[in-house]
Amino acid sequence: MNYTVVLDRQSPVPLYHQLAASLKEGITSGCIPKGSLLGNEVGLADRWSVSRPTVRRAIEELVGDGFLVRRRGVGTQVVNDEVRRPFTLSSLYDDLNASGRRPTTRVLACELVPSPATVAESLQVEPGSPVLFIRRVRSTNDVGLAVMSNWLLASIDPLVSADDLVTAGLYSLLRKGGVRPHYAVQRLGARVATREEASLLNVEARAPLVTMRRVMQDDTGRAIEVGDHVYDARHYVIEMSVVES
Amino acid sequence: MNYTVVLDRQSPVPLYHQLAASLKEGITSGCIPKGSLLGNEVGLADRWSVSRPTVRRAIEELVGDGFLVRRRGVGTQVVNDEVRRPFTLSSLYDDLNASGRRPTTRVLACELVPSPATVAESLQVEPGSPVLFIRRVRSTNDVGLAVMSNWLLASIDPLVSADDLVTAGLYSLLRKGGVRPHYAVQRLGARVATREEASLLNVEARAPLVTMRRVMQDDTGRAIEVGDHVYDARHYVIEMSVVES
DNA sequence: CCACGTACTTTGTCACGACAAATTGACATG
DNA sequence: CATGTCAATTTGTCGTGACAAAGTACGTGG
Repeated sequence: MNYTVVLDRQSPVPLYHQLAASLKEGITSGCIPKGSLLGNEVGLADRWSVSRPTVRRAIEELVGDGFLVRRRGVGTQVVNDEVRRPFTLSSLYDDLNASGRRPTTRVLACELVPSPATVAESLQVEPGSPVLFIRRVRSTNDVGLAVMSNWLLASIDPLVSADDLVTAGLYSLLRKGGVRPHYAVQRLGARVATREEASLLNVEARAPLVTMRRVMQDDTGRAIEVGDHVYDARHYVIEMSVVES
Repeated sequence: MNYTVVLDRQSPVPLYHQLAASLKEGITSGCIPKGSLLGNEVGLADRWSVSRPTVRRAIEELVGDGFLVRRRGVGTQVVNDEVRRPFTLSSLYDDLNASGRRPTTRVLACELVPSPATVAESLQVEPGSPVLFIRRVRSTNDVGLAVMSNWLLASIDPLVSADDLVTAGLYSLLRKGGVRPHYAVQRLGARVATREEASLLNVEARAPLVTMRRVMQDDTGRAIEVGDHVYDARHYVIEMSVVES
């Protein structure tokens, strides 16, 4: 990437913020092409005569704002242009159906596994205790769109089978079984695809993905599901803002 | 603050995250009282045998999650319990009216000032160029609730007077003048009150405040206002989550 | 041609240190 | 009693450095 950044060390604006603003401007103006990789952190720090923590702080801001994605071992990449989806709890399956596209689902996993620590924390279960793990690829019109991993309370296992998941959305199955997804806290971001994900989504290596990690509660307030979804960023984005009602 | 933190350096969970989780547990369990000050960063780092950046990273997480507020020169404080307000664009004035309380407004400033750099950036005007600066204290039932600072495009100046602001909300005045607030990006957080704010809000020194910084656009997509509001945290919180529609 | 292993690349984490900026407390003065 | 000043306190910023973890590229063997 060839992009000139001018930093004013006399400015009261922190260096990391100037750097973030400059990169943002470069991205939005097109000087830094969408999809391109920035240099690595050490190289950028040398190039702009700042420290690596300063570069990281600037990049962190832009990652948080959705302009960049980064992946250990791969690098930092400019996010491709986005298409918008409102910030709601509607399921991807239902949204696709509603818009006339034919979502298809390939189930990669549907089994009890020992609970990873972060999942255990979110579901309020003992680390290592069994949880239901589901991993699916969703496509529309034969184009890969999302890879979705979900961990659910073990008690939900009897309600869900791999066959069911091919033809119905997860929340529909939960509701049929009497579980009422009601309230979620979601964390949105982005990163580049792993090889596996790239293969599953039929995107090129290092394509940026929109990521969404969610903890769903049922209507009693109990956490029932941790979702970790990645979406092909060319076709997917979630917008967090608010319009005058 | 006397609170024992146990960190496992063999754990794959990063130290900063263990620390954040432990502090969070201490806060939610009541072992670390609401409103209390944590020790300073250097002291905490010594106490827990980690580095100051590690402590800062943990605190940053908890600040982001709304458990802590921090202020340079003051310290890091546990946020008091919260009351909830949905994440909408309704004005505080209208909300209070709707709930039967009598909001009163004291106008501290309503004048053109040179634009601070961050405001200029948000409003897309030259730094230093004049913007309309408004600062008010809002109370309800004679209890201080909010201190609100707003910077608006200079072109809005003729639409708003100090007298108007005493009896009407800002957005009502804008609408009367033909400006249509439509879309905002908001950033929510918390910190402790400055002496001035504490005095204005009639809260004790170092009381935690909910902070909201907002950039409002009109219906043409142009940024028209930067808002910087602080609310007495005992009476105010904004919830960012989503409920099944 | 595919799978596996290794080396390299890049980000993530952690540590140490220094200095600046904002706030408060203490004290002096009018 | 109010105000101003200064020192102390605490967070914010920036720098340097090292090592771990995740991912990729490449080479080799089957």
